[in-house]
Amino acid sequence: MPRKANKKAKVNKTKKEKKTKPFSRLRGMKDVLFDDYRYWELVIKKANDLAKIYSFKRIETPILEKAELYERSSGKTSDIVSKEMYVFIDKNKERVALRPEATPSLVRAYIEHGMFNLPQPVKMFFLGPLFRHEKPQSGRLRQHTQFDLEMFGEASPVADAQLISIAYNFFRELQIDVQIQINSIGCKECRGEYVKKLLSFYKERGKRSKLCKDCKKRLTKNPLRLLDCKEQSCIKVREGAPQIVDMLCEECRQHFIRVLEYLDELDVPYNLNPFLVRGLDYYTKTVFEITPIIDDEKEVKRQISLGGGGRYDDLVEFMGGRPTPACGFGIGIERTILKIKEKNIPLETREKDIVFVAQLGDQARRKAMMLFEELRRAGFNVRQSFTKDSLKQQLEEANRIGAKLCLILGQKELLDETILIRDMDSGVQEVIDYKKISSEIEKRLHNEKK
RNA sequence: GUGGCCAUAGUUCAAUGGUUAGAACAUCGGAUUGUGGCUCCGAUAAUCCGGGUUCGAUUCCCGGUGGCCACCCCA
Repeated sequence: MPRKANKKAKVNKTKKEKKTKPFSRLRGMKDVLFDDYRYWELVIKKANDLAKIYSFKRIETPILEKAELYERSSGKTSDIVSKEMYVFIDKNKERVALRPEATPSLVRAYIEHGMFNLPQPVKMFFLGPLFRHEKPQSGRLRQHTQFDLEMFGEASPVADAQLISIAYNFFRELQIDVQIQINSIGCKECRGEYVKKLLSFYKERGKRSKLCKDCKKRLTKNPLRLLDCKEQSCIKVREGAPQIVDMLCEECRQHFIRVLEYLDELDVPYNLNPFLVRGLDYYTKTVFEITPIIDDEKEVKRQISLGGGGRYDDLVEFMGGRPTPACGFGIGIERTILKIKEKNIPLETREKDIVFVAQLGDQARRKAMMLFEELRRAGFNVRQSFTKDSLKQQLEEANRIGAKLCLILGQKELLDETILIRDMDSGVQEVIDYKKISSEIEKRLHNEKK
């Protein structure tokens, strides 16, 4: 009986308070709000500048592609494709995917637009969102943004080294300390030899039983990935395993050595990591990852990578193009911003020389709106809030945005053909001739700079 | 995908099995109808969702959702 009464009360309550439920974002998706966007501008500017200097041209490709594109290029067994890709059937019953990485689309574009007819190498710059259905945490989103550079039609180790050096400079110039992890996984031929040897190593007595579940699968599906398993028991088994750098064919060995030599000369610090193999099928020869250098030793283990890439000499042909050597890398914008925030690197200070135009009364407002346009065209950094009626609110706004000067136009000034000019720092204001506005502003801004 | 911790105004944080869930910052209004910053006064604004235990749940329990962290993997 009392319970019933309670339920009734509850129903009434919910009826009374029933509001439309506010919508919320999808999990793992982030809005970039005003303050955050200042970091984006900083990072994107750096990306743009570097790309331009090194002659990479921007390209944009659709976010939606055939699912098969990624299955073929990145490999059906790769984690990105098998576990994380957003795949669905569209209205034409086509299997489509939200792009989980940039390279396959860029390879597709290179082939589809016959870019082998352009002067080689073709250097591309990509900046856009990628989608992976991961379990989100900080630095891991379901939609993230990558800055990608890819170079097609260049087999020289100079290309590898240059890309790595660009990536390195990107971070260094944003004042983020990073380290390059680098390895070579050889070409079809020498990797084939190596995998055979690796497998025979793992077939030695009792080793298989010590491996984790995933590694047992890797034995048949993707043996190279045995090398970078983080499972303790697997790491133990791995000791004494043959290393691929020792088994590279002459061409691959020379290539790798030269990449390292160039890096030495460019003063790019790197760390040879024989266990770095990366999770995508298409890599050949050079592979690398960029990780932050962390002061706190306890944290060393959980360093997330800020970027990665490598060479993929067989992919263009494999995807139906002419044989074309290529290499590239991607950098995570959100993770980069996270690092910048961690380091408390100060952002650029407030805008300079803001002139605020304030008005009182409708007549004055009309004239002020015209004045605003004139000043804007004359190149002044003007601001306004013409929707506000009270002068108090307008000055408040001027103060908030850090205006240097405020022009005040009211009925009185309208009749006298004058205007008030107020210095926002000192609070001193003067009546000046309306016709002399420009020169008076100029004078005051100029004085300030001295 | 697996495991751990968590969920209160816009934000950061309080409090409580029982009258009205409290503060700071932010926002809006006023003190000041033609003058911002400082001050004072006031207002708006929250217990994630669903179920259970209970006379009574925001508090305890279960489930969901979301967040953080670790792992897997990656940017």
